[in-house]
Amino acid sequence: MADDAPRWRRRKTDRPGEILDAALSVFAEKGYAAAKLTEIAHRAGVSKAALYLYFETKEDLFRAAARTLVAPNLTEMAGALEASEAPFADLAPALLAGAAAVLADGRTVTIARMVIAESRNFPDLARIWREDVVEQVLAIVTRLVVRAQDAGEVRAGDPRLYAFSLMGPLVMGGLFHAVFGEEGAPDLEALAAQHARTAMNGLLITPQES
Amino acid sequence: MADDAPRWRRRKTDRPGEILDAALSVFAEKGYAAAKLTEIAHRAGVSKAALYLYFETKEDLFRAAARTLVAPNLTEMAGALEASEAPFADLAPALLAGAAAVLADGRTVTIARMVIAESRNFPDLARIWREDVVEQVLAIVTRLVVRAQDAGEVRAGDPRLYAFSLMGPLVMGGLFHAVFGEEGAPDLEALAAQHARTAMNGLLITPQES
DNA sequence: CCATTAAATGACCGAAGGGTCAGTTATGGA
DNA sequence: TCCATAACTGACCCTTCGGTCATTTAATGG
Repeated sequence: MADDAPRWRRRKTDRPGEILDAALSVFAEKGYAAAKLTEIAHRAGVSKAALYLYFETKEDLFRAAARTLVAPNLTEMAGALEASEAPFADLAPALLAGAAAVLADGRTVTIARMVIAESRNFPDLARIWREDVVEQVLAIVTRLVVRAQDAGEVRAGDPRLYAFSLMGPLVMGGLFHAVFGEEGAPDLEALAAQHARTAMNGLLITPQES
Repeated sequence: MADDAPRWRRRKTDRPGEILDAALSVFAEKGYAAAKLTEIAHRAGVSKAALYLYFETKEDLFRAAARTLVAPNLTEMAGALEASEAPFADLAPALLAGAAAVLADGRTVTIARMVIAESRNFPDLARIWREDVVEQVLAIVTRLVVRAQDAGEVRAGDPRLYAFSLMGPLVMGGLFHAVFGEEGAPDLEALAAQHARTAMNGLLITPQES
């Protein structure tokens, strides 16, 4: 039995990232309470005690992991949208389609669900997620609406409520997938497309058909 | 010390209901894992062991409690809506206003959040909630849309996706309240009213202003 | 009024899991 | 090459909490 391979390596710089990845996946799968430190350690390829070299407590680890998923490239998308000269009638459907694509891959929704689940026990986690993700998205949509109202494209009305009107159906659809699975769940792309038409044209068939 | 008052009473018929109430409030507050049987028993004015006279296990108690909030008078509301002869343009806003009122009191949303939180660990709880609540609501709205389409009031399109378009914003608004609190949260009645207008008339200002 | 029953209790058990620590071993520098 | 350091481990501790059981006591009815 040649055992020249060392039993473990010292990798001070890489460990924290690997541990955070492992923690994130376990937390997302099980929720906070049901996530066991032993399993996190196992997935990170490390002993449970090693976790405590990098993080104070389970709660600390949870916060750190949750922070890693915050708003990767949200601000740049905001800039692109704001810079675009396209009319609202083109921009909004594209925005919804993009949102559907993001929600469809499931990762974001899984995390959102975790935040929803733990928001009572970790209020500042909810605060962070809200400030860094939810309010960002709402702000983007709201500004878009305001601009379109100024340009005379969109009716008068509270622009923030309009943002809920636009995003709500997709949020509901994404949550449906995450919570109830695929059975009976709406196709998110189809939902985005039809809702975009609905939001633009309205549900009622007006005498003057488009 | 006159202790003529007995230390406890035998109240076989009332206990289960009181225990379920207590369980419901604790579960809603803390989530499944963080809810302690001791606290449930305490709130029910009973010892922990007494819980086991009426329920097999914590999980059993959880299911029973969750079942108590299921669709109290949902079917009768469905009947009333279905019976109404009013045009869709009047019915839908009333429906949204009613939904806003239900969501605003917070109780339903709190439980919904608990279901979202625990759906991974208790898949059949999610199933029950979906079948008994979510699908009921969606079915009501969907049938309403279909009828309106048949009457030539509403555009062609997938009626179930239309149901998401109609209810999604309110669901999102209700969740916002439950998860993030009141700060920045939309007023649900205002949201219902404006979204009803939006859904009926459309976001875009058509050349022929209403 | 007492005997019987079963509702209710308090003290206990055992498993699970977060957290700790003395000791082991990889590694970089002298 | 070897020493000092600190990254890492395995075994352990201890609290919490779901669940059980022998015992107590409120009610019922003969």
